[in-house]
Amino acid sequence: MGSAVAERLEGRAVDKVAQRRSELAAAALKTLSELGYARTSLRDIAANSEFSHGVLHYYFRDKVDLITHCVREYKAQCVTRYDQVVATASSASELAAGFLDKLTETLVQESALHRLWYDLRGQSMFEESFRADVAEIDLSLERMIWRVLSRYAELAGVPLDLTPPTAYAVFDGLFLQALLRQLAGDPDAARDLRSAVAAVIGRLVPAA
Amino acid sequence: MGSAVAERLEGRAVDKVAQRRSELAAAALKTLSELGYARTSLRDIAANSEFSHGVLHYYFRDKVDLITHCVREYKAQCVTRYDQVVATASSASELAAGFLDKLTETLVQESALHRLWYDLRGQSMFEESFRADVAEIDLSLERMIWRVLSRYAELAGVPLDLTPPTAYAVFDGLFLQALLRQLAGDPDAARDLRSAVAAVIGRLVPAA
DNA sequence: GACTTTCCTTGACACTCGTCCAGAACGGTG
DNA sequence: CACCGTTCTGGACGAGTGTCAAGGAAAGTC
Repeated sequence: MGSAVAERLEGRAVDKVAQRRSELAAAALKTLSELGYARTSLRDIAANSEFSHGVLHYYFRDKVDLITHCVREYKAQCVTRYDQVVATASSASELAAGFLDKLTETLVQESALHRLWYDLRGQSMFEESFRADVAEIDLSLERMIWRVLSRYAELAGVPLDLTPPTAYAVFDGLFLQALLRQLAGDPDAARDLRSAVAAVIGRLVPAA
Repeated sequence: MGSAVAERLEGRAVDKVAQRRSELAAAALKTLSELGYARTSLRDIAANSEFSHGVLHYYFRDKVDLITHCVREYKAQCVTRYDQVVATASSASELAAGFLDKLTETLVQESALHRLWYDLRGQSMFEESFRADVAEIDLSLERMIWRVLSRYAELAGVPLDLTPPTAYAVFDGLFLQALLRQLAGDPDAARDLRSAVAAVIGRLVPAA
């Protein structure tokens, strides 16, 4: 006993493997967000890590497995973005302000990562193998937006007769447009996103 | 005189060239909408035409030139989609109904083409060379939506205090979500798009 | 220190890609 | 028919791809 296999089974060394997988996935995420799905090769990813390209097939079955892993890591870091704001805000306007701050902040600072998400979601329209993972993440993003919005309505003391997919689609559309402008170098992208989202919230939540 | 070069200059035979270019662009559009940008090769495109792969470099400088040409053809067929409805509708509700009909119709019947548009727009976030063309088309789509919405407000006799980019982003977000669901095989995608858009119009246009 | 397992590198493979080109096929003019 | 410019073919090229396997390096065990 005491073999590495046994260690894996009892979950000690397996963490080491998981850590390296995570390390490589981070390099992949970085590369993908810079180059996009269509132009990223496994050698590019390895070049952004401290290993050679062969190691990727040691930790991942194939390219799809790697990218799937990436996308899950992305989700984890993404889906809780506004939870802090939702938990601490004590008024509707405070929640709105915190939400808008985070929204515009991530638009500017993580624009590369966001474009990767939209890229991969687009790929899922063509490639069956991504569809399930993308749909799952999309759903969790929808729920994230819904938590913000329903809490906002609650704080404002008004009912919210909107369906979660609709609310998500609206904000996603606004964010995507702002991202396109941001990446095109438009310096007003964040500012206009802020005012557009504020305006739409004012319309969608009755009498707020 | 009478040479082909002269004919080109006086714009007769040039139409023949333009026609073939258009023919090849149509094959490219078909292929791209089926496979997506990342997985479409020039040989795939040629296979969907009646020519061999070599001819593409006779009529197009390179792949980017071809795809750019494609995208322009797409625009032409796309941007006037609701103009008929706008021109003939004599009441706000009639306009809304006609718009929703066209919207859901194109969602179902041209879903492949729409996903290509979103794919290419996504590529433009990474690839500089697409950016200008994509931005131009996006703007013309924005204007298309704006024509519908401003005419709607006019017929309803209410002011429309919304910015065109915001209105476009909202509807685009809703349509994109519906497209994702449609392509994933959701049979309710069109129905839900219809009701979501109707609901949002009701919110964005005051007292309509 | 020998031995074993784990980890990683290197180079090769079969393949696809965009691009280019020599020349065949075509079509109209003399 | 001979000629010539235009149009198209099919193969070649070099570069780049995902995948894999043989073996070296490192780490751990006795």
